[in-house]
Amino acid sequence: MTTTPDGKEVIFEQPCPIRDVLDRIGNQWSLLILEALAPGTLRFNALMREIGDISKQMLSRTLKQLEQDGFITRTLYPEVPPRVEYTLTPLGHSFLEPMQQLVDWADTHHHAIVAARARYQAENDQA
Amino acid sequence: MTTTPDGKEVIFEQPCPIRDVLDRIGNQWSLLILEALAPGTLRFNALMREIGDISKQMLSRTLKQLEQDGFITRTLYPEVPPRVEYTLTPLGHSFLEPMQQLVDWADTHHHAIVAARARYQAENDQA
DNA sequence: TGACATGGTCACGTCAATGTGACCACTGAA
DNA sequence: TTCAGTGGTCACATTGACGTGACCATGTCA
Repeated sequence: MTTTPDGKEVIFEQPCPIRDVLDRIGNQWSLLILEALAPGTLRFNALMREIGDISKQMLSRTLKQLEQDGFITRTLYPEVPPRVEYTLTPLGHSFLEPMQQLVDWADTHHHAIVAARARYQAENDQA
Repeated sequence: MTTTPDGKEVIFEQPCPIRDVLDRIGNQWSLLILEALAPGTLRFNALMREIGDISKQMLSRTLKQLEQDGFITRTLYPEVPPRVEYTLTPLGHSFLEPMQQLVDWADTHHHAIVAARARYQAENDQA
């Protein structure tokens, strides 16, 4: 992402698709939001309560990115007070499938990673 | 990661395994290095040439992290000039399997993401 | 004598990601 | 009248990721 001389934002296609995806999903909140939306539609403040320790700012920004990339849709009901609903798109749902494999792998092998770190540290402490 | 009063580094287990994994793999170089090592063992400078635009600094740092987490092993042969070989561990290999699913998903759906961005931008340009 | 290759480390600067708190427009309830 | 809730935005500070270039010890080759 960069800007043209007139100040508009231009989003360039990354050369490598997986980099593109990891850049979005690798951040602190995207995955949490997608998984919170997996069971169904939620409103802004409901998402905040669901996730717990996210600020309005970060929730708003991250939702905008996810909407931009087509993972979720944002629906504004012009009532008073306004109601805004966020829902996973089919693209968003389809993404969660391979992602779930990775989550499962992480759950399964997390102990091995922690053990490796402990071993590494033990080896380098004696020095 | 934080430090104890005596200055030693302590690596805490993340509460959420997938966060832990994404924090490591989400960075710019880890995945590239793992995939470069997938076919077999490589030496430091061979890795640099393979990846192309990585600096010594970042390669060294990232390799150290990956070794720490048990994804790769580092073998030093005390010859002159020294020879250092990096190899995927079974853990590293097993990680690449679910990761490959995600890479495939990214390849398949990348066009949809790019299209969604274009659509989003078009909708917000008229405003 | 000096250049070169190996596998790094160190000091430093930059930039994007993230967090904090204030503010906003609207309206129904107390 | 004032307070709370809804769904945000804005300005600011901090932190960590990342990049650049210098430097190092060793030995071999020219």
